Amino acid sequence: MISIRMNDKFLKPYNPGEVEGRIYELWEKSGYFNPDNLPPRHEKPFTIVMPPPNANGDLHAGHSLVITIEDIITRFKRMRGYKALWIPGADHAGFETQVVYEKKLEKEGRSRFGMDPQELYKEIYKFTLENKHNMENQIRALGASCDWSREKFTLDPDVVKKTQKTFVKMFEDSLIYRGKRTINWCSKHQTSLSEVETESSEEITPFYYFKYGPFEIGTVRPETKFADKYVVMHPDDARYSQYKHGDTFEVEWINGPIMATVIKDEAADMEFGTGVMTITPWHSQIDYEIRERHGLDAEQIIDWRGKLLPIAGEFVGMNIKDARPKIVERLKEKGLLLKVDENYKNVVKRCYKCSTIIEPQIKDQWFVKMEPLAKKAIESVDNKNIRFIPDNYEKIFRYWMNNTIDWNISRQIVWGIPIPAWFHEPKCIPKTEREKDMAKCKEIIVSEEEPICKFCDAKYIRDPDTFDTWFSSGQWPLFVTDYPDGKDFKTYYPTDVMETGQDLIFKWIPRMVIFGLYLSGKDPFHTIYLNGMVNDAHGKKMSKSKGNVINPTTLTEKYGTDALRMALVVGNTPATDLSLREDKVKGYKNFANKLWNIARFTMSQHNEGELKNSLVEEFNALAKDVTTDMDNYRFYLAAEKIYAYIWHRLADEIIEESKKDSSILPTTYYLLQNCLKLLHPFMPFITEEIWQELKNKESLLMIETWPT
RNA sequence: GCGCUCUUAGCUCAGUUGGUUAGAGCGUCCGCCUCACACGCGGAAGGUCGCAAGUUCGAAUCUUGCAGAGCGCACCA
Repeated sequence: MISIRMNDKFLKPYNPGEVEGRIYELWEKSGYFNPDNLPPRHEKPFTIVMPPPNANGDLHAGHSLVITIEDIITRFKRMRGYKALWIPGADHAGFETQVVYEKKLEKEGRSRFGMDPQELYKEIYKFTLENKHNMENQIRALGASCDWSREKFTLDPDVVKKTQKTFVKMFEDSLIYRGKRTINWCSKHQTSLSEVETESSEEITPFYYFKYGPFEIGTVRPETKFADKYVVMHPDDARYSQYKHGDTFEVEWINGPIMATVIKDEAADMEFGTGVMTITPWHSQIDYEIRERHGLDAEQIIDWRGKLLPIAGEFVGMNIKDARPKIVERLKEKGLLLKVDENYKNVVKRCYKCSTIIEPQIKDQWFVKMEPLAKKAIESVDNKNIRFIPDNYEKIFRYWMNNTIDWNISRQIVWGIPIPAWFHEPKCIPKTEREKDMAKCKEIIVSEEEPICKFCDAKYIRDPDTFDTWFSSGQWPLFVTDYPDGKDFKTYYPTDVMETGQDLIFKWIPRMVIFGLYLSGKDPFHTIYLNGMVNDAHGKKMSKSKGNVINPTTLTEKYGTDALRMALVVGNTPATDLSLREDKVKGYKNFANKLWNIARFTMSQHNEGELKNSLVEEFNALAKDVTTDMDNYRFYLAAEKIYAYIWHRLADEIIEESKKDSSILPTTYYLLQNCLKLLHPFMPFITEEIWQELKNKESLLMIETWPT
């Protein structure tokens, strides 16, 4: 008979604050976060890539959920004997971080405009590194068993180099082009944005009807209309059959008479308004398309700051918001305003960071041709090479992939990876008379190296733009496994599970699939597990302005990390939003203490002898059931089942029974050990702490064999 | 406008391919400081599973319609 001497600390309630740091250190020192150090039984690799958190602030509740789920998966797989690798990272988060930093500058009474770009870059770099360090510690505090030795930052030199290389390759494969197209322009941030960086909402805007020569036209944007010289109607519109395509006529307009031309195009909706519209190709996507079809002129009306250009005559320099009512007033004075519909519902696009109304502009930018890439991604889903949890997200993924718009990857910000493109500015002037083959001089060169003009020896000027952050993070599973020649790439790529927030279904997931397929020919992962958003106790979105933000650190300090982890997981089904309530966390703190006391009692009793078969079998059935849940990503059920067993079966019934029938004592000791194993992925700290006491610090629960 | 999801006890949510008296946590009520634990123990109340119809031997679970909520997408000037 062995009786374990109780450590003094077991006489007090469980104190997570005292335990967690020490246990994490024990794990880190063991080296087992790095799968290369795991014992030989861990043969088959299993890989998860951590969605790199933005290194521009503290982790929020959503991050804790992501980290918790991924840690549960990793720990489970590790105990099951996999060579489990979870690769951490940090994201420079281009535009996001630049916006955060611009706000900081604003507070200090400074502005990015007018700053030396390199100086600005250095400042943001320093800011980001500090945050990155802070963030890593917060991830540690959550118990993450990720391999820090493999950590990557999205601005690491190799990442930058590989990103640029991909750009060059895609350019050579004709998947990237530079072109003038309608882009989403934020006049505040002075950059173009992709579709996913804008937010559309329905708003009520006055709709004006104006007299335009013999026609009546409608618009919500009178301030763009100065140069509208094309009047468009549907070719089949009988009301206007007397007007022929190409007819010209003079109209009295905002600043005097202009020559107008009739254009017949099917884009004009006969049902809408009067069926007639004028177009502003520079500031509207549809208008631009009409322009393309008929080879029309396009003129910029609004500058990059959102102010009117000289074409606006006396309105020049006015902010468009202020100009609108004045222009309407002018048209009214001239008798050209016919009526106003005050209740018109209109879709307005805004910058997702500052809510400034997006101004469509025409600009030379780099675009990725999405269609051929998206097609392959759809094939992967068709062939069941990629599975979504929950599975209805497959539909959403397909919808997006079937409706791609070419992706604008140029950003006019410094904080990002430079685009390896070079412009010959000014144009080539050959240095000798003999060089006359000017046509061969390329104005734009895409290359990782700085080119020099063969004809005039001039250095090319680098494109000052940087990449959209998703262009590099889309290649993340490749980069973190050292694509294309690294040892890890052979062992750990393709990875297994991509676990991330459901909000990234459009932003990140498709791009990883696309780049994975394009560069490696393989899907970057076979399973996509999407978690829901973490809301406040009443299911409302957390936001600073509402003041309902719950800081995970506050909760872990008060109740312990294990308690928070359980609260995040139990009953939380994939892609369903979670209402985070403090009392739930408190409940699991109580559970931690319960477990503590179970251990305390069990360890104080005799524990050697024969096991009771029926109880062992009952436990085995539970373990099997829980394992099935784990294998099927039903963590919300597995956690609840273990909880119920430990508290209401083991403690309430079996241990109580053992007080009357001491022959059960060895069995309770056995059951406790195995419960610790089942519970470890969910509550790693307390289970490891108890294990250390049980095993006299001779083994780590973290790498024990999962009971099945 | 299109799409997705949700509507189960006072609150927050489970209910894994339709199958016996629908579950959990918190909260409420009653009784207990029982020598592991009051961060605890024992017990109790509480739901016509949004509404309506259908399929079925049988539906919270499948189908349709309606109502309400949330989220996403959207170039009708």
